[in-house]
Amino acid sequence: MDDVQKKIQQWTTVLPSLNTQPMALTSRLQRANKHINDELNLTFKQHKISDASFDVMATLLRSGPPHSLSPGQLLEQMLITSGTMTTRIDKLEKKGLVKRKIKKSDKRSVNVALTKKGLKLIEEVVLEHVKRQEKIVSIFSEDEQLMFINLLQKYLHNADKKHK
Amino acid sequence: MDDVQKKIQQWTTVLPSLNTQPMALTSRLQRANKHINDELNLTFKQHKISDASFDVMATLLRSGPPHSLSPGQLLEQMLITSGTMTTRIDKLEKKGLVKRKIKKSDKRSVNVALTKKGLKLIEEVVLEHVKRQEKIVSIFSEDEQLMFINLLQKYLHNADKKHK
DNA sequence: AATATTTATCTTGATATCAAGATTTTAATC
DNA sequence: GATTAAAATCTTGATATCAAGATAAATATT
Repeated sequence: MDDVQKKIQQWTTVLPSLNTQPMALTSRLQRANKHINDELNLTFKQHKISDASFDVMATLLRSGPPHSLSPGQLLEQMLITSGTMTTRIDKLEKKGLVKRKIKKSDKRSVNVALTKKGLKLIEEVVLEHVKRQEKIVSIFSEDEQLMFINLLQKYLHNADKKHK
Repeated sequence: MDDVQKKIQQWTTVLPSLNTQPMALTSRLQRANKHINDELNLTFKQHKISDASFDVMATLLRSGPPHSLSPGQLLEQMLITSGTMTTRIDKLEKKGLVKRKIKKSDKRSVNVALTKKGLKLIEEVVLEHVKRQEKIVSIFSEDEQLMFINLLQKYLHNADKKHK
């Protein structure tokens, strides 16, 4: 019996009328998510970066050459506030992994670009990151993976609609 | 096309050799988890408590009368450090929702118990919380819910084994 | 052209968390 | 019984985040 099952049994004892099936799903999703994040963070730790730093650098890498986006463009692809973005860029800049440059065309805005050092690092980390992801999902058969992805897609599609 | 699909396409363009299926799963799991948490937090906000406070109070409630556990026992059921637990209890105590009492049998340890005010509040919030959970999972059919739970269970079971 | 509005980023103050170590009490060993 | 080790909780210092508002530049309106 897993931790979530224990929790559900406690609820059933104390409040038998409670519908615990939703919790069986959401609590396990939270647990699984935390476990996966912990696993993925191992790679980042090995390279002395945070998941936050990885996110920003990976976003720059996959945007293709010249690996340069504005804070606003980075924000679009990340579920964080603008203040957090500023802090993330500050930290990466201090480590020499990205470089800010004010846009000539619009002096309100800046380009955030990977430095050579940053590019080299993120190219390396991304490969290890994907390897670790592969290991994580490898406990599922191909069919299970597709089923899982479908369920998540269905949820996100529905969630998106509500939000817009 | 959802955000994750866009991200995957970018990777495929920049690094065609990358195996993006694991990311299709893990990234969506992260997104879905965040969305669910955001939804659940709406209930907590309405009652001016944090998810952290809810976790502690709900754990005390489902432990049954006298709704009293030590910080260590609370820790067992939560994936946080002892320092964080101290802060959580401090905050709840300041709001008069729980009360610390030093154990007579072991002066190192304390009992953390729901106050009357805390009990009344958490009994109310739990019901709304479950209602919201029901709404969240209601986009899935009964079969889909069971399938989803099975996949998550399989993952957690496997993760547990590795850890021990 | 002057003023108001919008946009892009950054700043500030507050909160939650962690890792590592300090403190106090209990249990184990000599 | 004195000393050492272990256990339970708390403290400290650092980091990451958010919400709300500040700042500066570009655009729209009059």
